[in-house]
Amino acid sequence: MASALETLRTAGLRPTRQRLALAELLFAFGDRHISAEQLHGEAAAARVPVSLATVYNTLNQFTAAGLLREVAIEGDRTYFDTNTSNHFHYFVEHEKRLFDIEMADLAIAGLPQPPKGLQVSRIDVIVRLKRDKA
Amino acid sequence: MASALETLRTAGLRPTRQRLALAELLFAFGDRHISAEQLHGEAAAARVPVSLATVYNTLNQFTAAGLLREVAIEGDRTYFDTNTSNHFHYFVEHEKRLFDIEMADLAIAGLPQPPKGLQVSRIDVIVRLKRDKA
DNA sequence: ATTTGTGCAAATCGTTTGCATCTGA
DNA sequence: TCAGATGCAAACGATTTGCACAAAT
Repeated sequence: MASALETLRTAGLRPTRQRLALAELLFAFGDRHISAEQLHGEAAAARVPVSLATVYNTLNQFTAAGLLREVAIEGDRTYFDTNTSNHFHYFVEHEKRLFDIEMADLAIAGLPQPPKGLQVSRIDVIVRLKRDKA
Repeated sequence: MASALETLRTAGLRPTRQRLALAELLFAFGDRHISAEQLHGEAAAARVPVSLATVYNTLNQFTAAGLLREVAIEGDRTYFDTNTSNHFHYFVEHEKRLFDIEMADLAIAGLPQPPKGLQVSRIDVIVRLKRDKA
């Protein structure tokens, strides 16, 4: 795993105090699914004063740079995923919790040819889970 | 296809003027993917004065009653789908346009057993399309 | 008559932006 | 130095809600 500093350099982003701190929080612990609000909270807890606006800006910049990926969950919050490789998600509806499905486990078959002039950019799969009634 | 009136009765919703009109617009033309704003516009065009708040309330009620389904597209707008059966979607990113993938075409294999205490509620698949570079 | 729905405007919530001030190269 | 970054507060757009009025049973 590259250091936060290298990661930022490679992405062409200036390694500022707050970007370094946020990168550290995001990438130090393996795959994470996090919202801006949560990350802002973590930064505060880590005694790194960052404004919420900067957290948003930073998350968007990281996403544009390919360091993060947005996850499409309907509703209010936007989730960012530190795992940018091809993989799918479970979403626990009553907890609003998101976690990975190992890509190897899952395959999609029979996808028709996309319409002329269009190509597949990405496939998002969200398996929504609810409490077992049993 | 049941009449808008029957549909509402079955769903246990009072068939008011505006609910009837909205149901008519939603279900008269086969499968649709529509936002609250759009529906509000159509109602206005059809000379049915409905407030935007009522459109939102109605869409949510219809969804709760199982007449509609929300489609998970990240970002601002929420889309409602009049097709509540199991099916997947294409999303044209640069046009923000949404359309169905015929369910028959697509299969998901190798889905692991969900964690204990949870069951699959629904599977959302969104195939994102972008302009062909060719 | 009672319950439920509607409209409006104000409130909320997540997110973005303008602008003056700082900071890294 | 000086482009680029940050912080704050104000702006924003989609959605929700409180409340007085109207309509359905």
